[in-house]
Order: sequence, then C-alpha cells, then structure tokens
Amino acid sequence: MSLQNTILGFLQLESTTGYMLKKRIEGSVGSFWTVTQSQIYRELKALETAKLVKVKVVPQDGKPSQKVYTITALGKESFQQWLAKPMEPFVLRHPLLLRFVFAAELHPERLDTLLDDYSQKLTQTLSEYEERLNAVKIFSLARSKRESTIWKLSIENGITWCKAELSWIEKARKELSQ
Amino acid sequence: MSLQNTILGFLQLESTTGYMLKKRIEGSVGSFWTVTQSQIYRELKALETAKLVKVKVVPQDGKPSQKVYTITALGKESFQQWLAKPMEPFVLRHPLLLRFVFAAELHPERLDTLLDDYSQKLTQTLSEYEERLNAVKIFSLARSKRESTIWKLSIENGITWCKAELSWIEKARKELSQ
DNA sequence: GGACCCATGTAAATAGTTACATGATTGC
DNA sequence: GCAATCATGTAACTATTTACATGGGTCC
Repeated sequence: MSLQNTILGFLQLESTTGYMLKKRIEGSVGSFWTVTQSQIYRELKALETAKLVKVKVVPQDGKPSQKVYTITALGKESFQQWLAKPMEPFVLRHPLLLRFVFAAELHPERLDTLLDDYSQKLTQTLSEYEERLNAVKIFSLARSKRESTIWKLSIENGITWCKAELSWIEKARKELSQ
Repeated sequence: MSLQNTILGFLQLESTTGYMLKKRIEGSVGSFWTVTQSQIYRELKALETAKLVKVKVVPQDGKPSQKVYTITALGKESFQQWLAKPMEPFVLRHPLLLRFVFAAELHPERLDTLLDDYSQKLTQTLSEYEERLNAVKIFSLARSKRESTIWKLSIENGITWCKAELSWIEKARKELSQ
C-alpha cells in the first residue's frame, strides 16, 4: 500500500516511466523507504488494473519504447485518502539493535568494531543529508513554499536521527569499554 | 534470518514454547522488531529441520501438551556466527515520514493533527521505556553485569530516538504553522 | 455465559529481495 | 571491446501480515 501510494505521489508531480520512478524514489524517500525495480513494475501493473494510473506507450526512434504512466482522477482521489487517513502504529525495525541485545555473547572487541562501523556509516549518511539540504536542485522542484519547507523538514528528520544515534553509540561504547 | 536468530537468542536464555517466545520477543525487542504468531511457528519448524533446535512434547494433565524447544550445539554455533558477522547496510522504514514528504497536498490542520497524534504516541512510548529502565524484573534475568548494561543501553536507544523524534515534531509543527 | 489466557497450528494474501534476461546508446 | 546508463520485464524465493480454526482453563 505504501509503495503504491508513493508511486502515485510521484506521478502526481510528473508522468513518467517505471525506470525513472525508481531513480526518483531512491533519490528522495530512499533514506526511509526501500524499493526494488521488480516491485515498481509489479505495483505499476496493479495500479493500472485498479485504474489508478494509465499508460501510454511512447515509441522512440532507435531506442526501445517507453511506457509513460499518468495518474488518473481515481488515482488522485485514492492518494488523497491515503494521505489523510490516521496513521496506524508502527515499529521501526532496527537490525543493529536486534543484534545488540544479544551482544553479551560476543567478544567485546567485536562488538566495539560493529558499533564503530555503524557510526562511520552514520557519519557518512549525516553528511549526505547535510549536503542535500544545500542542494538547490531538489527544492527547485517544489511547487510551493510550504512544499519546500516540508522537504527541508524531512531531511532534517534524518539529520536529527543520525545525531541521536551517533550520541547513543558514543555513550554505549564508553560504558561498554569500562 | 533475523527472526530465526532472535528465536535462537531467546532459546539460549531458556528452553520454552512457541507461545512464550512470542510473548518474550514482544516484551523485549518488540520495540524494534515485529513478530507474528504464524511466523514463530513457521520459523521453529524451519529451525527444527535445520537441526538448530530440538523439540520435546510435554504432556500436561488436563491442558493440551506443550512443545518445548531447546537450542542445539549446532544452533548455538549458527547463532554466534550471525552475531559476529558484519552488518549489512539497512534502511529504517519510516511510514510517517513517507507520508510527510507528500503532505503539501494535505490540509494544514490535517497534517498538524497527524503530527500531534504521532507525538502523543511517542510520549507514551517514551514513558513506557522509562518505566522499563526501572523494572528490576527485566534486569534480574541478565546473566552478567555486561548483559544488563547492554539491555539498559538498548532501552536508552529507544529513549534517545523518541526524544529526537519529539523535538523534530515540535520544530516541524512550529515551522508549518507560520 | 462470556471474556481472556494458554497453546497449537494452517491458509492465503501482500510485500520485498535476488537473480536472470534483453537490447540500444554513450563514453573510455 | 567493455562498462555504464536507459528501459523493459519475468521467475523464484523469502518475509510478513491477516484471518481462520481448535480446545482447555480461569476469572467474573
């Protein structure tokens, strides 16, 4: 459901192909939602069957033809409903933490290495987010001041989370080395 | 894989039934990993086939008999390997944020309500974590000082995350109300 | 009598990942 | 010639969720 609506959300910005949708999803919400190419094509098919999108095959000279997807009126309606409906409670699955609780069974140095790796990845992710905040390109696509505020805030959520996680790791490593 | 190893991790603490495993997983790692009853029984079957656990049917007078699962030597070995192996990169799927990026399409008051609901849930989750930190019962199961430090830290991770998320929501609501 | 806990499971649907397969164009 | 990008898709597998189904015991 989430992925179908993500696709609808992107098609609301612009009609495009499955290939481009994947690129765009990865480059934006990719930091808090994953998507594979097979999923995109499967969900596009489902959306088409449900008449939420329509396709136009665009032949190109030389190149293989494109399938350009467009959101329908029904699609827009269904998307609005999804946007407005109350959030169900959710759990953020955290594979590192899942291992961490069992880590008493692990050599202390090994655990420290795992935490260190994780903190390095986080530091990198953090700087990517910070770069993205300064990327004018992203915000130029926004259709309103409010939309660009929202996009900025969603990147800031990632930044806040990275910093929280990094400060936790620091604390954890300190306590575990004693 | 994660779930199978979670089961092994719990069986390492104590041999028990599928039913109890579900209770225990929910009551501990439940805040960052979900599990359903059908999954438990399926994974137990798979673990049994792989000889990582063994079963003993314990008949009870009156009550239906239990299937008590015990980790095998092979299971312990496989669990250790999982614990020590390097973490693959992962994405924390965040359904609220996924909606949030599209929220320019939403009535401002509706968005504010969604954020408010979320912050209320978080506040409740936060106080549950804080209670859990003081629950002597949990920590009495720890087999070492280090294990109880690890468990405490994992709860603190949740607390850190809740606080980060709450401060982000406050900021977001402020900026969006202007 | 009804709700809830203990305890087991199956069936079916939905979601997500990995691997395979094709074919043109562009740049090194 | 080889790798990368654009662009499509299928097949098979793994993971996850929801719903159905059974049956005893306890508590009110």
